[in-house]
Order: sequence, then structure tokens, then C-alpha cells
Amino acid sequence: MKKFGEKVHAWTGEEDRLLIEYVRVHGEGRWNSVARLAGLKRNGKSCRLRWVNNLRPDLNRGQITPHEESIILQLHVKWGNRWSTIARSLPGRTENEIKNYWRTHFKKKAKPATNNAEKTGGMMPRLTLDPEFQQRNKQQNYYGSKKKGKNNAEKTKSLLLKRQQFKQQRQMELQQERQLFQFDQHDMKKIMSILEDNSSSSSSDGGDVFYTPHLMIYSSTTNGYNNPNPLEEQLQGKFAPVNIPVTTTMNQNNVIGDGFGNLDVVDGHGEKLVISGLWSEASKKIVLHFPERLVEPRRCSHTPTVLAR
DNA sequence: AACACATGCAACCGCTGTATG
DNA sequence: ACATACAGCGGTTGCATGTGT
Repeated sequence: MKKFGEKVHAWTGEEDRLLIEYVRVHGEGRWNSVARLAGLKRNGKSCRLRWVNNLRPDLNRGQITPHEESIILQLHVKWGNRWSTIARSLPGRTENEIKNYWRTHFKKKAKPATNNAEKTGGMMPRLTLDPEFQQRNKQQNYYGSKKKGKNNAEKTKSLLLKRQQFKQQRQMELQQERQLFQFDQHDMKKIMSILEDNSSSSSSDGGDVFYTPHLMIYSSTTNGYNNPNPLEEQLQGKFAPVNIPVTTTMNQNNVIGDGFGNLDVVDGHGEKLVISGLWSEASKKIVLHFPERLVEPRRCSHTPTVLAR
């Protein structure tokens, strides 16, 4: 068994050949058998990954086109880090490819406003375990719970218990955070007045100024997350629809591809708030995204809590 | 030329959901 | 109902390569 952090082994031409040949004859699936029967010293997961990401005949190995890029951007706004879902809309592209592309090209530019968002890739953080918990868990998987003599039921029970304790602790922390960051309507008004100032000052220069007919607020509720984002609620309740000028903050310097970028808003205390947005040329609207923090472990079956600042 | 740092990407990891016995 | 195996997913790591000094 390979230990965590151990050197990565690149696939050789011969291994690729064996895998391709096996899949050609027997088809995809049953990857553990593939590994065994094809005479590969790899596990099933590794074989599947190699096939899916590199050997599949229908792969498109060319560069991501601007059109594909804009699809990725739009779908990422819609789906967040659901790379496989996004990949399904781009024939020949793999989730790994899209994930890497996003991280390489947009992650930094999408500059999330919170540390958590940074860790999860920006726009729509994936539900994830706390890194500390992951680390502890990781170590335990390698050196602890896989010891002989402890049956699966016991392992599962202790893991669940640990998770529960961890979750409770985390929830308390988040409640405190929520109180700290609860969005202040006063701040919101300040932001809007800053935006309005931008509008009046920049409209005079007649430069590359976009005016949007409507402010379309990206709603996390459309993405399967039921809890409304408090900031979003306030915006919708108080300010939308509104003409929102996207001026110097949404120009060539920080707009990517078809118009993805960040609105950097500085409040009266000098604190910067970053609002990400995607300009849609077709609808002449900006889809705004507000930084969120998702606190539940990923792939939970219930609705995660969504926080905003 | 030599080094340090940044970037891109393949391969790995742990985790979850589903199928099967 | 439960245990196990497998498939698939998103996040992370480490190496190769590119770029700047």
C-alpha cells in the first residue's frame, strides 16, 4: 500500500498499452479485475483514472477554446466545483482537466473573500471537511483504524462519533463567526453608495463602462442549497432590481474570458469586500456571486448551512 | 549558466453512494 | 438489515517544465 505523500508513479507506455488492449477486448468497468487480469501492478482506481483522463479514445487533447472556457465559467457559477457535472457538458474533456484548468486560470483571479473559500477553490466552495479533521483522519486511516483486530462496525462507529463531536464543535465556532460577520445593513448601504459614486464619476469619461439593465443576483438556492444567503436576501429585499454600474472594477484588468471578474468594494473602514460576477453578453446581466462558507462535510444528503459575510 | 520561483498537469488520496450477496 | 466491493467524485500532492533574475 502506498503511503500518503509517497512518490507518484507515472504510467509507462507498456502499462498504457496493456490497459488499452484490455479495455478494447473487455470493455470498461470492473476496474479491479482489469488491474489484476491485465497484469498491471496498479489498483482499480488507478486504472480507471488513467483510462478516463488519458487513454479514452474520445478525449479532446487540444487546448481549451474560449468558447469552452466561457462554458466552464458559466457552469461553475451554476454548479460550483462539481467538475464531473461540468465535464459532461464539454465532450472530450475530463473533470480533472477542467478542474486543473479552473485552478490554474481562475482560482486566483476569482479571489474569494474568505479563507475558507480560498481553500475550496473560490466561487462556490465545495462542502468539505475541516483540513485539521482531514489530516487527523488521514493519519488515522494509515496508522490507526486499518490495524488488524478492529472490525468495520467498530471503526465506523468511532469515526461517526468523532465526526459528530467535531461537527458540534465546528457548529459552535461557526455560530460565533456568524454573529461576528452578520451582514450589517449599514455596510450594505455604504457599498451601494460607493457603486453609485462610481457610476456618476465614470459615466462622464465615456470610457469602457457597462451599464446593466438589471442586477441579477446569483441565488444559491437555485443550486440545491436551501438556506438563503443573508447578504443576498438583503440585496434582493432592499436594492434589487437596481442599475449597477460595473466600471473600473469590471474592465480588461480583471475580467476574464467572456466577462468573469471581481468587484472590489472598499467600505468606510478600509475593509475590502470582493463580489465575484459573470457578465453575460447575451442577457446583458451580471450574475453576481457572494462569498459563502459551507460548513457541512461534503456529499451530505441533507441541506448544508450557508453563511455569508 | 545557475538558481529560485511559478505554473501546469498527472496521479494520488479519502470519502460517499450504490450495487450485490 | 447488514457487510463488502466497487465506482465515482472533488481535493491535494509532487514532479516536470517554464520563466525570471
